[in-house]
Amino acid sequence: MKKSDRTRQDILDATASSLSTAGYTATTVKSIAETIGMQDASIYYHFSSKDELVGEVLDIGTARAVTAVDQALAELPDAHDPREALRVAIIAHAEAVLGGGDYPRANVRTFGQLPPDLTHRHRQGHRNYGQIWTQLIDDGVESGALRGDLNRSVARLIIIGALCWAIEWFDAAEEVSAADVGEHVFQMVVNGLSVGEHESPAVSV
Amino acid sequence: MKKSDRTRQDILDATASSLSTAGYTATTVKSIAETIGMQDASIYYHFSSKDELVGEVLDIGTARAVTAVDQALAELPDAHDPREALRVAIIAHAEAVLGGGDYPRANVRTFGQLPPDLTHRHRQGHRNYGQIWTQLIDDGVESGALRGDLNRSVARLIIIGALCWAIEWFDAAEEVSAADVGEHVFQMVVNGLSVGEHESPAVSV
DNA sequence: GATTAAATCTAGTACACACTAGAAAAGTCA
DNA sequence: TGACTTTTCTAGTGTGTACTAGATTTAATC
Repeated sequence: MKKSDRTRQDILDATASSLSTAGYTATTVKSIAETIGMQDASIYYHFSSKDELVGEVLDIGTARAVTAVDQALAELPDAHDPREALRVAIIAHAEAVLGGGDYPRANVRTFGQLPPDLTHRHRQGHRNYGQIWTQLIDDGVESGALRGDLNRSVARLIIIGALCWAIEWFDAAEEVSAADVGEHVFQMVVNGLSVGEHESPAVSV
Repeated sequence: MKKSDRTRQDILDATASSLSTAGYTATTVKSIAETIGMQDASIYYHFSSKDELVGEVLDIGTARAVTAVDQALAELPDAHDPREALRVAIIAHAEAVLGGGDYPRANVRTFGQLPPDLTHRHRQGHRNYGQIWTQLIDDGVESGALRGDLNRSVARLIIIGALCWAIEWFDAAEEVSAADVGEHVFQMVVNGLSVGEHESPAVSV
């Protein structure tokens, strides 16, 4: 039972890596097999289809992102500014998707490239993830820290969108880190670009 | 010379429509031909390859988005707040990509799904487009209206990203319009979500 | 060491895809 | 109408894909 588990993990890792860089279509069963030094047919001993394999990778990716954000929020002091919670969550997301492993990256990267079945499965995971953000924004508005005159659902999607799209241009080799991107999103979306009474901006890259 | 031009246009339109909803891979030469009631082979009388056809659609999409933003900016009064320029540009972009025709939508939607050659061509167009936004932000910072402590390039990419990702969730059937989305992005990114001294927020959906 | 089970391979199928060659049809204009 | 050009079609090729069947090897167990 040992060998199988390890090979299975290798297949998942190779798939996540390929999805995150090459996308869904260019990730072929053959290319996955080649990466780990197998024949393509051998993959089917471990997974019944390409889409089952891809689906499992996506599920892992969602789970990791959720865990990263949950964990960051759990480390906050009991009494905290709702804005700080938003900041922590944004940075955790940025680090998970941009700096983290291949799984969350695969998740975001292949969004919009998947066949209908997988899109559906994917969307369900995203819906759960969205719940976390809805809660954060609701808390902020209800405590009076955040404006209540904007559509909260739209606001949530804009924040997540800014973060997700970053995967298209973010380059780990550049001097801007994943956390920097998160900090920028927070500064813009919460404090705004407009010149005003912002207490000591935290970033200046 | 008439018939050919018209058929050519039909092919381009069908391709833009398919790209904007189904994506690059699912947009096959055969499906395009079927949409306009032709045989797939006939497409090759008008275009030498699928990618040449797709490339032309993408070029048109970029051009339309650029035109929309340029035009909106041109209609501003001579002396205007740089923030207002940003607002007008953001809303014009949102309307072009979300509410506009299939071409700009195809452009954004297929980003990240294209084969290397097309990606390269695509990126060049996006670079030119980015120039407009760089200018807008530079103007704002230099006039003192926008904060100068953030990385301007990152700020630009975050704004464009929030707008581009909206295509993944925006639904024209819902009560939130494309312009509403633009207004939300502006409000968040320029004024910020934080409660403060914002003069009469313009949107409340 | 023999027997069984697990894991991988070889060799193939069927299908969808972009694309080609040349015949047929449709349109143009004297 | 007839000669010519433009446009479309029929019929195919070659390639890459996911996936299958059955033989073969590797590992585990008694």
